Amino acid sequence: MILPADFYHRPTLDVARDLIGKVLVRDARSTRTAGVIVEVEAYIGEDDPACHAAPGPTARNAPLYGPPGVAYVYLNYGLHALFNAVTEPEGAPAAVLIRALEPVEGLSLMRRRRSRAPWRRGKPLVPDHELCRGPGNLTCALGITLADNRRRLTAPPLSIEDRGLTAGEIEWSSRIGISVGTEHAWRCSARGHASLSGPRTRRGPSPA
DNA sequence: CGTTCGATGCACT
DNA sequence: GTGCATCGAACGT
Repeated sequence: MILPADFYHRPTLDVARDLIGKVLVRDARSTRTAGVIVEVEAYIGEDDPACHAAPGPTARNAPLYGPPGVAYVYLNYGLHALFNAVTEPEGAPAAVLIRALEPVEGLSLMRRRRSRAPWRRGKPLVPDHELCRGPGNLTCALGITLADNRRRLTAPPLSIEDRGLTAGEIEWSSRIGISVGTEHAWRCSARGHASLSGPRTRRGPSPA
């Protein structure tokens, strides 16, 4: 079942927590890619210095002030489209950034898209658990672009579904990749998941 | 193991 | 002109 707009019409931290375990689905013509959301971050209001709404309304951040259940997609570092779901009532600028997915549909297409990135050309194939690890990587894998900005998330070709999956153990931590607003533990993730972004998780047995 | 840095485009000052 | 809600390779220790 596709999440209705009301799902997003709530406090952003609640939406962030509830998005863990939901499925982001990209449906274009004959191609379909999807992944289970395992890592998100909340960006809440003009008082949050890391939120794009911090400077007040501008041309870029307009979707944050709009109705909930809409995509806010912007270009970061000139290279990466980053995907957010707008939350809270209209007029309250806030969103949840999707940072990582566990790929579940269209893995070969994801791998093709990821391999086509300039810095990936001629490199070994991307392992499954890295296909959607990181906010820039998952938009690449799902083919989400700036053209999806302001798109409603309540119908194809871009939507988030509840498939009744159990989210596992949920963990809150500091948001990463930002220089301000790190005092808020507004990053929410499925603990220990292989697709989490950020510093590489320690592999193998820890020394006794 | 850790830190640095280039690629690359656009909104904002 | 400056600074990013990044990525991953290249370096230093």
